[in-house]
Amino acid sequence: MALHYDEIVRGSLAKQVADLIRAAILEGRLQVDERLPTEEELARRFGISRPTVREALKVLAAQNLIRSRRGPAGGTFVTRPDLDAAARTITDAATLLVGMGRFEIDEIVAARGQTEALCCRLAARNRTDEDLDAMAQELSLQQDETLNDEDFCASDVRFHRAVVQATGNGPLQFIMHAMIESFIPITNMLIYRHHERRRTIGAHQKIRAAIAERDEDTAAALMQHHVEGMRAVLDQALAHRRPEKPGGETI
Amino acid sequence: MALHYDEIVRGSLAKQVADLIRAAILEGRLQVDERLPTEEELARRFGISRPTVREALKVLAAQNLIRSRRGPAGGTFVTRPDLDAAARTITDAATLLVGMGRFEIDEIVAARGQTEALCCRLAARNRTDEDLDAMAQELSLQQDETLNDEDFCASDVRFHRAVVQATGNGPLQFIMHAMIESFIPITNMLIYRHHERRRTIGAHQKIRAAIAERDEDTAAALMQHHVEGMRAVLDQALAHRRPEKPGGETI
DNA sequence: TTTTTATATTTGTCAAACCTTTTGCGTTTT
DNA sequence: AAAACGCAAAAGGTTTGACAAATATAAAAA
Repeated sequence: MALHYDEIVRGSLAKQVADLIRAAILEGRLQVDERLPTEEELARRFGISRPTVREALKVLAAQNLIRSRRGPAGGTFVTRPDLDAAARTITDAATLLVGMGRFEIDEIVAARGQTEALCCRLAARNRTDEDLDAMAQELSLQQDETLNDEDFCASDVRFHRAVVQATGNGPLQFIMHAMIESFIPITNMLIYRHHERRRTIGAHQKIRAAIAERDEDTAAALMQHHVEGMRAVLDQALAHRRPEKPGGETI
Repeated sequence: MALHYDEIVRGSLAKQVADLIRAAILEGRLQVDERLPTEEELARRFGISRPTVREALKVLAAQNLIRSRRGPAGGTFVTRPDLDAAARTITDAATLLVGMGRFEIDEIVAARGQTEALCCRLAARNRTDEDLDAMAQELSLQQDETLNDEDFCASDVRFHRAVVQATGNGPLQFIMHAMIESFIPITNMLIYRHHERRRTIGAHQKIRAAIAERDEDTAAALMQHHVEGMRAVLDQALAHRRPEKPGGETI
């Protein structure tokens, strides 16, 4: 009687149901925007209770696979895969890893320098005038001396995103989203005094100019130098900052 | 009386609670492996019912932020950010987008060609002997003529991952994981007849040799050519394959 | 001392109801 | 006839209270 006792129960009922519905969506048995049965009906069909069904649906909703609305025309619907939502998901995952110190600063800087340099090359090839305008808009914003640090950093992020956007490559934009959104905030935490800003803006301007001229090599070299140039000042800044354990009221 | 009407209610109670706990974890107010109060206690503190608390916890569990165990020493614990779990998350998100046809084949091939070529450069710089061994192991596996298509594809994926691994860069490995795991299955769906296999193996061998010699340029060029060479055969294969709507029993 | 048993604790599940939002229809009013 | 209003039904959102299952710890028995 040496049968396999695994696979008989793969976890909680909610997990099993979530897996079943997820599989149905991924395999196309549930079309986009199709409406699932009501929670009560699902509970009846799976032979479980409604709270358990709801736990399963919450998991799927957290993965951006379904959405729910109330009312007679409401219900649970299969969500069209959304680039922004997916990007947010991976950004959150990456941000968590970075925030918890799973990566070395050197690694992050190197990865950003290399991948963004690559994006510069492709941007120089494929950029449109609109892409250049988007970069120019952030550059003019960054000129504003009265901008506070937070807004300056946000504009910096948008500039780097504009470069990625200019590549015109969806999959690349997708993964670079995680790179930029999750790694830049760490690198931008303490720097940006006034003369730092001037240097950053100068680098951005030269990068944009090279992309405008479709000069791949120059654009890539500039970007890599720009990103990796932040390492020294970053090391110095982080050395001063000992993260004390926050004692705020917890849950 | 022109006040802002947003922010009054940000969503369901479960979502609000999930956001609160998530913020507590991300801000470090809840340490890794720290135990949260029991579900009953959380319900009391937030002034909501236990099923609602459970819905919130399920969302966080789906995001790999917490885990739960039963029993006296059980409870809900903050999960240490896990590279594999995070990689699986972003791979799932990317796979969904690819599977739903949100990206063009050309885009995918171009993105893979460029990024993997970049990885080849870094691999040539930083590879260890263990990395070369890992590639060699897959190569010898791929020589086996009796290997079925599924196993051959799996080995192919592992070879590409070995190249990424050889870069020694954690953040890069993280995002390339999504690239390789989610995009390769699509590209590998219909090809790999015998003479295709020989060509693939030959390319792999040359790539590994170039990485072994620390010849960046050659390795990168070989990889890019290898990946982008699949475009023609892929276009042809996909032209024959009209995805009919599966009529299997739905939920 | 080792093994077994009991017990307390905590998550997992269930059942039945009530609340809130949304929609659509029917009525009333203009 | 058209617009405004109001009501009722449908569906998700929430509550209450209970029971089931797992599991670590302590107690009891061998």
